[in-house]
Amino acid sequence: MVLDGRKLKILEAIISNYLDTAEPVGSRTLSRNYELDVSPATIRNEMSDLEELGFILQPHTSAGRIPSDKGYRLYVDMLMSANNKDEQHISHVKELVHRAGRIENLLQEIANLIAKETSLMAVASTPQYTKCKVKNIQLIALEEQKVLAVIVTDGNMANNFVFEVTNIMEQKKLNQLSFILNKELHGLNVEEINLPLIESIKAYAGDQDEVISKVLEMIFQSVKNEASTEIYTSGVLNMLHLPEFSDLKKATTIMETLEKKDQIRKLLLSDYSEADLMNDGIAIKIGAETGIREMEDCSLITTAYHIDGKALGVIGVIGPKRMDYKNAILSLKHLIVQIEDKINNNSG
Amino acid sequence: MVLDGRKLKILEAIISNYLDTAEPVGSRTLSRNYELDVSPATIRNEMSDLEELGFILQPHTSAGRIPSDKGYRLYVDMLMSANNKDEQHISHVKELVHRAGRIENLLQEIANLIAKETSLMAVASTPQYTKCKVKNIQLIALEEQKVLAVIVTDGNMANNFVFEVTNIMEQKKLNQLSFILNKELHGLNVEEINLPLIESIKAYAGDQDEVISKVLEMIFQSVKNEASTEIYTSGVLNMLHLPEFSDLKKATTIMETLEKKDQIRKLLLSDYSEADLMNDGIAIKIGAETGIREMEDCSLITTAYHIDGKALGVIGVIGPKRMDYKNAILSLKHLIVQIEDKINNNSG
DNA sequence: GTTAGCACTATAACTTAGCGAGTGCTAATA
DNA sequence: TATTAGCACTCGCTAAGTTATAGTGCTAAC
Repeated sequence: MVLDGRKLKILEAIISNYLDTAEPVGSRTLSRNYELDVSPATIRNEMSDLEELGFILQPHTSAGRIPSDKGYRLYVDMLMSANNKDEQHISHVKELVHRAGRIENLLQEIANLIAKETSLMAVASTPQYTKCKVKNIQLIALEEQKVLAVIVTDGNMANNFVFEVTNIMEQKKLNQLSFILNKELHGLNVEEINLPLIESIKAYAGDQDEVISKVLEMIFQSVKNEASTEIYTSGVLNMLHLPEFSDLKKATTIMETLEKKDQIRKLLLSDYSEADLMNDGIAIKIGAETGIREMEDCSLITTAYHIDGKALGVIGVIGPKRMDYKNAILSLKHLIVQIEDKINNNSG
Repeated sequence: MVLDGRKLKILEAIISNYLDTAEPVGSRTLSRNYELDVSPATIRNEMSDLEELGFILQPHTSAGRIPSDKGYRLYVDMLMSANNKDEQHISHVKELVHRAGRIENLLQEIANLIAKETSLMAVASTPQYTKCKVKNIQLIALEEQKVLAVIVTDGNMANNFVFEVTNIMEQKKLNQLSFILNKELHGLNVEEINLPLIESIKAYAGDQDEVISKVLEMIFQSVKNEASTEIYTSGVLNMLHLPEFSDLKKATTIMETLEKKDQIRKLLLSDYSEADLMNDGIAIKIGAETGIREMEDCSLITTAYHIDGKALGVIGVIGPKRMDYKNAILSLKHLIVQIEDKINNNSG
C-alpha cells in the first residue's frame, strides 16, 4: 500500500480541517468541503488505508480522524520543501528592534511580538554565555569592601556580579585593574577563561591579585552554571484559550510544564538534527518528539540566531500540534533576520 | 442588634471553617465541631442576625453561609490586634538572603520563598528607583560610538543603559567623565536629578558635554517611566489548584489579571491608608478593596521594606479571600526583617 | 474502482428523579 | 425570654436513563 496522490490530498484535507476546527474530521465533511470529487464512501476507504499507514487515527470508533504525529511530520516536511517565499510582515518590527537597547530587552520584546503575532506561546533564549566573546570588563567600587563587576559580551549583554574584598578599594585602583583585565580578556570566548589562564593573569596583578582572582573565579563559575542562559517567555496564557486545554486538569498540567524554565531551556538548547538544519535553520518538534511527556499535545518550532556566524541563542514558538505551522514559521523567519541585524550591528 | 460575644464566636467559627473547606458552612456543622454549647437552631437564629448585619452571606437559599468582605475585614482586624508573637520560621532564610548578591536576585528569591511557604502567589517590587540614592555611575566604552552607563543605587541595584555618541570615546576619557558624574551625583536621590542640575553639570564637562547630557537625560527619562519599578512574581500557578478557580473560565480570568504587571504594580504601590500602617506595616486589601473587579475573589497582603528609614519597595502575597491570613502575615513579617538587614548592610 | 444504502456504535446533550444539606418558621420547653 | 425540637420547604447536585448525532465498516449494486 502506497501513499498515492489522492491519499496525500485527503491527508492534507484532514490536517487542514483539523487545524481549523480541532474536531475529528469525517468523510462527509471532506467530500463536501474539499474538491476531491469522490463520494464519502470512497474517502472512507482511503481513510482506512491512511490509518493503517499510521498517518491518522481515530479517537474512538464512531468519531472522525485526527492526524497522528507521523501525519503532522509529513505535513510540515511538505510545508518546508514548498519553501514559501511570501513575506508580508514588515511594519513596526524594525522600529521595535531599533528601540531596545540591550539584548535582554530585545529578546523579551521579540518574545512578546511572536506571541502576539501567533497567539501562541513564544520563547527566546539569551546567547549561550559560554560561547560569547568578552567585550569589556569594568570594576566599580560600591563601598569600602564591595565591588561590582560588569562584564559586557557580544550583543552588549551586561552581566553584573557583586563581591566582597578584604582591602578597601578605591575607584582609581579598580580602573587600573579593569584595564589589565580588558587587555588580557578582550575578544576571548567566555569558556576560554580557564584555570591556567587565571593563574597567569594573577601573576600580573601583583599585590592586587585578590580582586582579579575573585572576578575571574566568578566568571568561571557562571560558565558552569547552565542557568546563566536566560529564557524569556511570553503568551503562556494564550494556551489556555485553546480547545485542547479546555479541561482544567490538562490546562494546569501544561501550564506547569511551560513554567519550568529548566526544562524549556534544555528543550531549546538540545541539539538540532541535521535534517532540521537543512530547512533554513527551522527546527520542528512534534508531540512526543519533544521528549517531554506533558508536551505530547504540543509542537515546538525554533530557529537559532547567530553572532559572528555561530548559533548562540534560540527563538521559538510553542503551540498545540494543531497550530498554524506556516504562519509561525514565517513569523520566526522574519524576526530572525531583524535580530541578527541588530545584534551584529551592535557588536560590529 | 449588636455583635455580642456569641455572635462573634459564631462568626469566627464560620470563617475558620470556610478557610479550611471552601464550602458554605451550615448550622449543624458549627454546633458539632465548635464548642458553642448551643443547638443548631439557636445558631441559625444568630446566623440570620449576622447576615442582616452584613458579615456573612448565603450563596443560595438552601446553602450554608460564607463570610462577606465585611466579615473578613473584621476577622483580619482581630487577627492584627491579637499581635501574635509566635516565631517559628528561621532556617534557611538567612542563608538565602546572604547568598543573593544583587537585590534583583534577592527579590526574586524572596518571592519564590513566599510562594512556597504559603502555597499562594507572591509578589515583590524593586525599590522605587526615583527615591533611591545614586551610589556610583560608571561609563564603559563598548565600541567606537557606543557607551554603556551603569548606575548603581542603594541596595546595589545596577541599571544599565546603552547609548550612542557622535565622537569616538576612549575608556580613559570615560573614566574622567565618570569621576565628574560621581562627584556631582553621589548621594543624591534619583528624583533630584532635574533639568537645572543637568545644565549646571554640563557646564563642567566642557567639550565632552554630549556624553554627560545623554547619561543624565537617560536617568531623567527613566525616572518618569513608572515601569522602571520591576515586579517579580512567583507561584501564579498555585492559584490554579484552589477550588475558587476550579472553573476554567474563572481560572483564565484570574491568570490573565495576575499576569498584567502594570496593574499589579499600581496595586502594590498604591498609597497605604493610615489604618494599615498601624499594624506593623502590614496592609491587607480584601476582595473589592483591591479596586480590581477581576480580583474580587482575592485578597492582597503587603508590607513595605525600608532603606534608610524610607519605604521604598513592597513584598506581598495574593491569595483567595479564604487564604490563611495568619500564616501569610507571619511569613511576610519574618522575611521583611531579613531583607532590610541585607539591604541596609549592603548599602551601609 | 466507485458508490449508495444500511446496520451498528460511541459520545454528547438533554431530561428526569431523588437525595442531601441546609434553611426558616412554629410551637413547646426551661 | 431565650433555647430548642420538629417539620415543611428549597435548591443544587448527581446519577440514570433517554435521545440525537455524527461517524464508521460492510455489502451489494453500478
